[in-house]
Amino acid sequence: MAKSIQELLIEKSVEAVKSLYSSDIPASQLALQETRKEFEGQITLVVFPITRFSKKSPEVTGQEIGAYLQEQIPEIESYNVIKGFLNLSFTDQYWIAVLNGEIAHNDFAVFPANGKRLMVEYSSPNTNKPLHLGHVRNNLLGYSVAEILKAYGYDVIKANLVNDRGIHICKSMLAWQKFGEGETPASTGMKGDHLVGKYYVVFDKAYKQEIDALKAEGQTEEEAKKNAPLIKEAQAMLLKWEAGDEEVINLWKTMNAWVYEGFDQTYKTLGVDFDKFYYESDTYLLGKDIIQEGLDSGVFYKKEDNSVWIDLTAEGLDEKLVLRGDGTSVYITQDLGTAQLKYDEFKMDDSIYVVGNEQDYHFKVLFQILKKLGKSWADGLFHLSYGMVDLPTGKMKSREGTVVDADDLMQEMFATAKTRTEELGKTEGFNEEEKEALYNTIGMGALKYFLLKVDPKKRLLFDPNETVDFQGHTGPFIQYTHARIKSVLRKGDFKEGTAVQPEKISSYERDLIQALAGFPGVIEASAKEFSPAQLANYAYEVAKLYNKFYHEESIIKAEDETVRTFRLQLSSAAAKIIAKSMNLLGIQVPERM
RNA sequence: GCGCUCAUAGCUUAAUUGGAUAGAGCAUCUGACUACGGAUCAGAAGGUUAGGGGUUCGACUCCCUUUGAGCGCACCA
Repeated sequence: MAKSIQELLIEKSVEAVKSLYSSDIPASQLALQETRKEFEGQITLVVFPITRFSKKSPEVTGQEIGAYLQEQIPEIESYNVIKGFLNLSFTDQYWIAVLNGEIAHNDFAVFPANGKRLMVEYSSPNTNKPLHLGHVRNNLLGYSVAEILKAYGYDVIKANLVNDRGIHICKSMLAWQKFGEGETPASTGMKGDHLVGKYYVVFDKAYKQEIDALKAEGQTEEEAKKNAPLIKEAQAMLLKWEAGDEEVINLWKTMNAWVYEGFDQTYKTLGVDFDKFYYESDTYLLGKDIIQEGLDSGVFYKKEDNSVWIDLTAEGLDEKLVLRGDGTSVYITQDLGTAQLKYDEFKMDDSIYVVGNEQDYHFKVLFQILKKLGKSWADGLFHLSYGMVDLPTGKMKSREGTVVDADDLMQEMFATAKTRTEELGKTEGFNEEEKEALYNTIGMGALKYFLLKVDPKKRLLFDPNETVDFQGHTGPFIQYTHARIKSVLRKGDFKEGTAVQPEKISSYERDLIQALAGFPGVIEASAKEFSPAQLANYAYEVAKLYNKFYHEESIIKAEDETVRTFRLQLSSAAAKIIAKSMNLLGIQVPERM
């Protein structure tokens, strides 16, 4: 990509300080920002940092730098200084050139491959119940971050570590065996993951009854929880599973297959995908090599009972167990092993774990251990921590049935989109199939935008009764703007590649061009922060500016042919950038709606 | 008890990483469809950025403190 005007301004400002005050100011101290609407100009240089070198008032310094810049950069038409802010105005010709040149250029916002490989691990479901709203946030975040990093030039691998074994899986299996009466997805018409999830709830109910019965016999809560026959059976089943018992393994395979079929469908509707699946049933024994490695190098130590520990108190963390006394793994042992496995397989420079913030401490410890073990790749590990999704009634609990199911939620969104669209009478000219596709596009657009526009680390309040909006700062607003632009382009009979140079442009056109020109910077910022929120808010800003422009300026009806073509050209660029932004968020934009 | 995170208009949120008068949307009120698409636009009202102190040219942002909320502190995953 060509050198941006921002880079040029910084460079020339450094030069100005050198020439006027014979001092070297580090470029990092200079800050540019968009000029606020109420002032004249488009780009503003903050002059306060320079006053240290000029030894003059902010106003005088601003004037002097402004004069220098105007002399050096012909595109600057005028400048003004207000309270230490140097506002620069660029000529119309400059902005027209930006649209015709940079933005129209094929390389615009296309980042070259940076030669780095990166893994994004996300989704990571348990196979004992269907996906819920929390998973939806995780999936959308992971997918979008992966797409943004891809666009930024990384070679990205999307990974999914499936938690397919353990006591919770046995609970579903046992309940199905005892109470299932041979039900299958085919026999019941239920989605496989929902069927298995149903038996997870069945187990929990029966288990609770047993606990109550034991408590009535005088046992304490804790004793009852341990002694209930069902939990003992489940534990026995887990042991059998680990021993490779054929019957248990077959049941496990059958029920997991049901779940995967269900997940595939949900993932497809969500529009997310993966390049690599890891299964915990394959990886749960990993990590012991690393334990030995750490013992040899003295990073770990053994206690009398043979358990292995690491002391992280110097790093402000705790002493942490990494292997049980009987030589079996704990959670972190597996994660150490899996991290090594992933690296051995892909040799990636960076690795992002999209996992909820309740595991912040776990990942701090995990990364710290890998650093202490001297893994060269440990510095590239990052935990993309996101806040829980809460309901107005409080936290979601799958065992208590207070979750918002992912499939149900998406169906509701489609239904709302349908109702809304029909109310507005927008279905003309669509056949049934197109209508369905449109409702899905709009419904998912609303849901995805709603979840992605907020900072990942913030916890999210989701009220299922107040269905996600379709007006204002929403996905459908942006989708609508795109559809409208496309309509204008069709009616205006615009051909891609046409470019004209009008004499002058309106402030609406200038604002829009300036916003479009900022697109590469937004991708870069989103990629560096691992946060789609900035990109989401940007897409909204552009759509909003286009709507203002649309209402204030005649496009197709413009009498001057040059002006008309220029406005169509600007519309086309806006549509492309909106579409690209939304695609990086995993949101489709319709041609018509 | 210890640790981590968060607190912005009635609600949902933004603020270019320390910059100008804290910006949007929803809801409320007012106005604009014989129109290139009204799922839109223009306007009004709504803020002591949880409270207090500090750092400096300048603080929603950094430091200290109080309050409130969430999460974590398993030889569970």
